[in-house]
Amino acid sequence: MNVTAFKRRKEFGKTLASDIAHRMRNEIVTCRLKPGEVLKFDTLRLAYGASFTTLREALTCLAAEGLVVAEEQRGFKVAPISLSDLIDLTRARILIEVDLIRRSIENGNDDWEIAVISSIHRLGIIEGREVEDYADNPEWKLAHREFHESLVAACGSPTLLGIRQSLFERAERYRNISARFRPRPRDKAGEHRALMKAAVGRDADRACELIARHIQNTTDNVIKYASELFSQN
Amino acid sequence: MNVTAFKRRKEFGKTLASDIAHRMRNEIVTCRLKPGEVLKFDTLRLAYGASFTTLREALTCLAAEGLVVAEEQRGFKVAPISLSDLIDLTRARILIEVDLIRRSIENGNDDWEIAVISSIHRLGIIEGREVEDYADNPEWKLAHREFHESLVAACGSPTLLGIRQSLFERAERYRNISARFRPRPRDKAGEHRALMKAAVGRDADRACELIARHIQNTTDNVIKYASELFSQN
DNA sequence: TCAAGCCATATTTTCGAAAATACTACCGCT
DNA sequence: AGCGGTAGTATTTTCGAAAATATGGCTTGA
Repeated sequence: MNVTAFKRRKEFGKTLASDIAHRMRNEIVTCRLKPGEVLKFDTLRLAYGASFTTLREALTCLAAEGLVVAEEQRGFKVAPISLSDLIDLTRARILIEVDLIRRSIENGNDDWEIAVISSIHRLGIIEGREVEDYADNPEWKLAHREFHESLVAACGSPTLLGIRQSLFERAERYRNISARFRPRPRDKAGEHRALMKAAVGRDADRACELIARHIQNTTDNVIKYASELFSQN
Repeated sequence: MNVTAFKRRKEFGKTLASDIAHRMRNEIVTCRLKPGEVLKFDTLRLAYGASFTTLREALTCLAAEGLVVAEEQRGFKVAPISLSDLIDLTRARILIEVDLIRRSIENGNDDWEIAVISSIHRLGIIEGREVEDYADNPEWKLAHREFHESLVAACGSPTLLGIRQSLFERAERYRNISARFRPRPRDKAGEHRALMKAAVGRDADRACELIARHIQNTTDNVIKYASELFSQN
């Protein structure tokens, strides 16, 4: 059969461009690529081992997600962070997440409930293992992301789910910045459990209230511990 | 000084890729490029006079906006239309537009009010000129778009404004389909005037109510006159 | 007749060079 | 000194060919 080429390592997606986009997205979200940093093609070519065109496609993709900004004829740079961007982002996320969780609770069937419960359980296991700040752990980040995804998974709106995802990623960058500077992790586990209970208990009003507060709390924390890192406007 | 090259006609944006994206966006929204149509590079190269790479970048951009879908290693096609997509889109638009119009009414200053009034006036002039169905007129479409933009312009959320714009464009495709099949145009002018009055009268609740109904009415009309054109799922 | 494997062709994806454009440092002028 | 223009360099953008991958038809064997 067709031995799918292993000349190149393609971890996600089938095309090189989408693979590079994925790797860069990760580096931006974890701030290995710093906010505002200019992305020169010569440098990128060296770092990712791909040609101009391929890199360009990856960057175009990330620009559409808001992780990179393209200034025509003057190249690309990592999207800057700012207090106003964080506030804007937070408000947008609350608007959308609240709507999706309500719809998910309305539509979700047994499988959905099971997925919610099993994803918070996985999160709990990881949290139990690490006595230190678990929020730095990539494994926790993935499980955390999947828990929140499971809550809204039954909403039935592919359009808003896609938007939600890219907003979540933009927000994760701010969370990662704050994680490095805050004295100790906030206790999110309780908030997550309460969310799960409201969801499987089909208490939509309460779930909406909780998710809105959860998102807002996280943002307030970022502002408290990391706002001096932001540019002004 | 720098004589900005006129070798190529670049109507919008400075790069060829963004210009082509703009032209293709227009052709998709007006359904000159039909829903579901496969976009082969050889054909596109002929039609737009650009190379593989440049076209690829334009397509990547449009894919992020949801007007084109990319199937890895199997090329691009114009995003299909369907009843479920229209319903999903409509609900997402109402959620966002309602929030933005409310915030715009809260934040808008005198300049905003003036912009709203002048854009509906322009719309009225165009409608007055044409006795026939004005909704086919590109000039009307532009003015219509700008009126709706002016309503939300003062919301203060760049993120949601960007999202709103791409949803608006996806919806415009459905409006254009329906416009060709419905017996006579619905009277939108009244709805627009009422919206304008609620906005400048700072009656946020009423404006939200009106915009939600306006969007829903438009969708109901599309479904009534053109739903048999959609694919099932 | 049908399914599975394989070759030839069509198509997409990737590359590195060439063209276009922006940036910088320098020079002459007021 | 400060400003405007200019040439040279750095960088991005575009191109068309080459590599990789999918598609469709054909042959073979059951």
